[in-house]
Amino acid sequence: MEPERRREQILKAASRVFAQQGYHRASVADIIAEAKIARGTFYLYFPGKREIFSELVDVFAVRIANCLQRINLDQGQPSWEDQLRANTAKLAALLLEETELTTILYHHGMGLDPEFDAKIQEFYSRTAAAIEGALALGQEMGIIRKGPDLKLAARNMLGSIKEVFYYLTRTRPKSVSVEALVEEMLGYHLYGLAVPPKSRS
Amino acid sequence: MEPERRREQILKAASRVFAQQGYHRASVADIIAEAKIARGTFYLYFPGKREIFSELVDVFAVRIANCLQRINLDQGQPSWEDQLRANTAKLAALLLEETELTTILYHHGMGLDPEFDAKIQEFYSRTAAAIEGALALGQEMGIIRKGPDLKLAARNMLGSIKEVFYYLTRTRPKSVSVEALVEEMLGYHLYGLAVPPKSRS
Amino acid sequence: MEPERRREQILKAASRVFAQQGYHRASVADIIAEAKIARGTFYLYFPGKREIFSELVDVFAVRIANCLQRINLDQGQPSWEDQLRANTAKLAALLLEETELTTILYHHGMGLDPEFDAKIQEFYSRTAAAIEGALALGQEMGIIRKGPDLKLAARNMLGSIKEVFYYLTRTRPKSVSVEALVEEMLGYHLYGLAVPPKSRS
Amino acid sequence: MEPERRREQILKAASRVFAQQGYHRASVADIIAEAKIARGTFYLYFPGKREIFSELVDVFAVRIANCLQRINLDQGQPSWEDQLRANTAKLAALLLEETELTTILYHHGMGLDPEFDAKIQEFYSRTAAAIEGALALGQEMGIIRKGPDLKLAARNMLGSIKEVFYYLTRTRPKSVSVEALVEEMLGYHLYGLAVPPKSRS
DNA sequence: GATGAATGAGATTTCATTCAT
DNA sequence: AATGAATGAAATCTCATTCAT
Repeated sequence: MEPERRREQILKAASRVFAQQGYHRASVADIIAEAKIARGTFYLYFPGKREIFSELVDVFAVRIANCLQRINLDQGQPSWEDQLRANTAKLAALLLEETELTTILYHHGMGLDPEFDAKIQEFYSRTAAAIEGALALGQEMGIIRKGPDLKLAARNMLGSIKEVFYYLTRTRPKSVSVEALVEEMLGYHLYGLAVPPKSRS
Repeated sequence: MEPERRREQILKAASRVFAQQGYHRASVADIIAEAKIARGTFYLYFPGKREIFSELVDVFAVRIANCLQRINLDQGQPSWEDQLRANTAKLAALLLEETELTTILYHHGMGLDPEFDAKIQEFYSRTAAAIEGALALGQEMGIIRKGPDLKLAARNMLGSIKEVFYYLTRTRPKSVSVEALVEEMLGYHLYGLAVPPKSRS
Repeated sequence: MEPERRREQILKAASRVFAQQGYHRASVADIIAEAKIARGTFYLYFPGKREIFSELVDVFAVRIANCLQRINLDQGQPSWEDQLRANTAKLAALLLEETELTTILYHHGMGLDPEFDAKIQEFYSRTAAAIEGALALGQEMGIIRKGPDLKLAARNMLGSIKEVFYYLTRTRPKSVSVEALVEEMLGYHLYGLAVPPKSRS
Repeated sequence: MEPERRREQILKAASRVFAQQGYHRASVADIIAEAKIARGTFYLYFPGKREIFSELVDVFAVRIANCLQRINLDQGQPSWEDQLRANTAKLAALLLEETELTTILYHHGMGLDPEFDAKIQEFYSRTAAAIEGALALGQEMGIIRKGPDLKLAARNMLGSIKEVFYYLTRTRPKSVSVEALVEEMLGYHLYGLAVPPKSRS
């Protein structure tokens, strides 16, 4: 088999194994069994278990980051809301598509070694910072309230997203349309759960 | 030393070690070094590494569950909002106090073996269900909007809480008052981030 | 068993195994089989195969170096010849006693990794330098000829010693008395093989 | 490429690699990289790593043996001394020319497997026996002293030669003339290092 | 003739747990 | 109650060799 495809095959097998068992419970033996290759073949393509795991996570982190385009308020660009909606939709589509990788990143992504943990923390920190930046822009636009601590708000939003998509990934409701999900999420974070004050009276 | 206190000493040491290194990186050698006991002594008090970890998590899970009292709408009880506020405050106080256990539960709590993972999932599912129940009551009271999918809303809230407290645990801003934090969280989840419609016009 | 004795036991077993099979052919499995201990026990006492080998060689190198006392021409000391004879006798006694270590050092001591090889080369270089120094003193005393290149002479002598003792170690002629051997060696290096010119005529 | 030259190319590459790294540290990967051939090609020309190493050593051993012509006392032949000198000169020229092979034979030649080790021992034993034979002839001629044990003397000489040429190979003093070296060596072994008795008085 | 992807036996090392003292 | 030396199953990784193309 051509190296390129063999590499992909092994990565895919590893993705399945790690998603199911987590990093520590998974052994290289499991991966090569899943990929139906010999032990040595694995080490022909990857330096070791840690590295193939790291590659899966790194590549996926980049794909996620690519979903989250920096919001641009220049003229001729879509509105702040539409850009936010587009980002959310792309992210949702990716996470729901790649359920294995979502599981790996959210669930099994830590506890390897200090450097790797730091890398993941760093990824989430950058994501939180991006969210915070977007919210600050929203404040400038008069769309986002001035009250909330934006650092905390960004973590709130990040945590919600992590939990919700991990939850959806586990309970696989095939029926969920990405569009409806996006509206649900945006509605939650923008308007909260309370009945709006004006409607109450 | 009396058995009871020795047990506590070992649990505390294990808590420190697991919080710092995570389940897999932590070794029994680390725990006994931290507790300053001999190897055999450890096994006099606990059946093994898995079990002491499990005990730490289980006990903490119960303490968390105890923070979250079922909301009671009977006459003579505090209002729905006050009960929600009280629950949140108790939870916040606990999680900020027990930073090691918070780290362990949130960060290192998975990847041991299928049963243990299932137990943790179960804990979060029960917590999400409790939140969902509280929200349903809020809907009955006319406080919570009818629109949102409450299962998803509960997960949103759960994810936020996990992420925010883990974040606070790592970045330890001593200055944060529990009261302010509770208001921030409730404000986020009840009212969202958007400028309220009435204020916009 | 007390750690001290267990350590000695493992060192002795390793010495036998390395002498018989050489570093590369010997496996840790061989050593633990010889020592009749479990796999883990080995690693309780030594960091690994390389390190136990290194310790055997290092300790033996020190014992050898201790045989070769710097020659001292101060008054009241034995004569140059007697000091040389004493050094040679001590060395011969050690090498014939420790046949396993002699085999290891001479025969299997190289090819591990660059640093280890360098260490052994260094040991031999220091030994050659010591011999050279002794010969230079002999020249001052008028005992050693002025003609020969002393660096080369030292290597000649070093090579002879290595080969002869390795040879004796393999062919174990129990009958060889150390005294006779020392005289034979000194005779060789001091007077050579040729019939002395004066006797020829 | 014609098979014959390809074979030589691989042998030369292997010689460089083995000389530098020794048998065990050198991998087939190193050899094919040095020879710039594919992995499979190597196995078209040689049965394996052991065998190519063996061939290098065997061929070199024959070349060495060819330097050491049996000393012939028949009439019309050069004198015993001249034959000895000629043998030594040929050997010195060869060893100084083929520094890689000298290194391999002396330094990395053992520890493969029992048969190979035995073969090398055998080679040295035959060489020692040849030296012993030459010395015995020298005794008959009245040139060599009667005292020394000739077996030991042969080993002394053999060890000297091994060490000196290995030493010269490592420290590559380009200036050394073969002639001077031969005289130095013969002088050492025939006359030793001591000031001759007649000169002392 | 040449290639290089694939193989798998075998080596090292770790660490949770046991048990004699 | 406490100790800590001993255990061995299980995991990772290497590399000489094979073989389909």
